[in-house]
Amino acid sequence: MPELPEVELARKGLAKWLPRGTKLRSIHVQDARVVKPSAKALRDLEGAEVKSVERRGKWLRIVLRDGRRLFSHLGMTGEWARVKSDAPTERFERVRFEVEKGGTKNSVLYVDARMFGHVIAAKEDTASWKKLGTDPLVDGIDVDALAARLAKRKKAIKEVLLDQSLLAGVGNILAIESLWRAKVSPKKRASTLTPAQVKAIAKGVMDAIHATIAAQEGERASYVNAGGPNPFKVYGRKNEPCPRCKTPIARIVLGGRGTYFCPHCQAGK
DNA sequence: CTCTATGTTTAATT
DNA sequence: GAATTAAACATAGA
Repeated sequence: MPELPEVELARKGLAKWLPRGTKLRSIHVQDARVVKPSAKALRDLEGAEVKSVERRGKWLRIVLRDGRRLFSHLGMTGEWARVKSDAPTERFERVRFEVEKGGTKNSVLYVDARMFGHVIAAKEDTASWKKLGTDPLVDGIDVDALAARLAKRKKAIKEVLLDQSLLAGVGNILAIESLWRAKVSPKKRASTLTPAQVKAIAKGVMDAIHATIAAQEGERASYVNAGGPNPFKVYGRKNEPCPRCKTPIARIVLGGRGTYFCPHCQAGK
């Protein structure tokens, strides 16, 4: 469930389940492949107390009272869940934290089918965390700064938007939706964008984020291909009419990823 | 069986 | 050396 809006939803859940002062009583690693640097290093956090739960881009950071940290990246299919402490192991459960606050016990699970995600124990901020660029929700987007950085990039704007050191948290769907909102072709070279287009893209990113968060009403995140209706404007809508001009939506591959856009509204290159 | 999938890193090629 | 591209990771569902 992994772009900025979904990770933000995960942060809200964890913040509620792990309020300041929550103790990590025991940690059970079901599959060590998602744990770094090792299962033992993660278990060493047993007994620690939660101080805060934060998000930057697609990364989650749980800061503990003693200064140590727990990082989480959801990869493609990761999610966090809370269950009763005696609940049976779930199908794709990879790590289980038995937690306690004020005498109340619960289990907080990291669940991940494809296991592209990670749960990391660290003493300080990781390189991945420190490299992250501006987070649209945490920091807001400075249009002039964004324009200055895009001016140096020759690649297609859609590929550049996926660079986490630029705008942290923008993934394949957000990039696609933002460019449609901005009426900019995903193939357009970043350095050739006009100031007005950069401004439109910044607004498109913010609007797309808020639109997805607004669609999250319920507890479960919006998996496009997981039964529910597709909440997006053009993502996953090949050959469907563009919501603005009715031209059939096209699908191309950019940077190895499926890219949807309206050949009419987002004309040019 | 084939194709695609909300991500990131790394090896190979240009 | 820089930039671009493909592959790899592991699994599910259409």
